Amino acid sequence: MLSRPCTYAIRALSYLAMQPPGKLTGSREISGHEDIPNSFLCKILLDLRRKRLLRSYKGTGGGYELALPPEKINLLMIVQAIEGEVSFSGCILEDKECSAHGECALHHSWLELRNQLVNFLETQTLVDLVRTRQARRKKGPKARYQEPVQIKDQMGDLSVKASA
Amino acid sequence: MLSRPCTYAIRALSYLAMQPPGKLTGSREISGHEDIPNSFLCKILLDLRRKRLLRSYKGTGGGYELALPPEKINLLMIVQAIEGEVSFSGCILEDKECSAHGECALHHSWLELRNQLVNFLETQTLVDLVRTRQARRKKGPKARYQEPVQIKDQMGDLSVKASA
DNA sequence: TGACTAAAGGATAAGAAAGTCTTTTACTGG
DNA sequence: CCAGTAAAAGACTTTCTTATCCTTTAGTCA
Repeated sequence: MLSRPCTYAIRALSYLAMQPPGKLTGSREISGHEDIPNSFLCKILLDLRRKRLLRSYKGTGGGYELALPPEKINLLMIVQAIEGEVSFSGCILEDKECSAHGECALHHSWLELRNQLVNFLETQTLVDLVRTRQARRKKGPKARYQEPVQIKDQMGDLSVKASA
Repeated sequence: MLSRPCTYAIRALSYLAMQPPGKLTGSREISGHEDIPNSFLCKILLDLRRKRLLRSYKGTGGGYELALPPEKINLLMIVQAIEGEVSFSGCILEDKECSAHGECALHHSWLELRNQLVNFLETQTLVDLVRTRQARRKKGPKARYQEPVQIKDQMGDLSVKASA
């Protein structure tokens, strides 16, 4: 239903959302825990950075972190970051958009269904994902706060340095 | 959303559904009208025949016809004939079914959405498609009955002969 | 500065999906 | 039976997606 890169992106981001705030996480840690080929993950993370969903820091102690609080990142943003804006706009029966040359047979019911999907993706945020994952992981202590390893601020437009 | 072969199948079948009952339609006529590569269409038609959605007849005057009345063929049948039974069973986040090892984060809302999709596909039949297509094609006379060119009955299990 | 670390980026490979081509099989009509 | 027609079948090519590899760039730490 969702493409492979897309589910990788969702899983990677929700892994990041589970990390203590301020921590930088390396691609290797993510790919290890989420069982995603590392070099492929790197490209996906790059896309996500370009779409401003995460920030990256090079060099020793570098890594990735969410660019927004988890409750501000919904599934639709992720899907669109990976698949591009075009997703969900087409029609069932033909390649082209069908509104242009008269509606296709299923247009209305399909559109309705599609809107529900988009709405679903828009509603579900990273916190929702994390909540369920952590609840399952054990009935353990939830999101114990942990001393941030580093505090950083954004210095470049895309790539930023990892200095305090 | 639907795979290419799948939309081809839907279009080909709905084209057949628009033909006068009893008429046999060649693959070339279908591929011409529906703008589908002919040799690729043949494979798809073969699948549909194997799944008993249409019948085929070799030799001069041969061709394809629906194996069921159009109102008995819904989109789900077509999709499953092409994609196999497995479609729609997976989970968003992981490849495997997630019910097996504990539900994934989005499982419930996703399942609900999925059911709506399946239900939609189950409800829409070829007549529904044809109705809309014909309404658009002109406001012309609808489904004027036309003398059947040939009457045939099924003689083999899969392939059948085109004799009266 | 030099050794090290980690992301960025590009070139390339592996695999699946989509599409083509050619031969074979089955039937019709004369 | 023979010539013609149309589907069946399978080998093959192309294209796109997914994944890997390797070099470059940017930073840290001693």
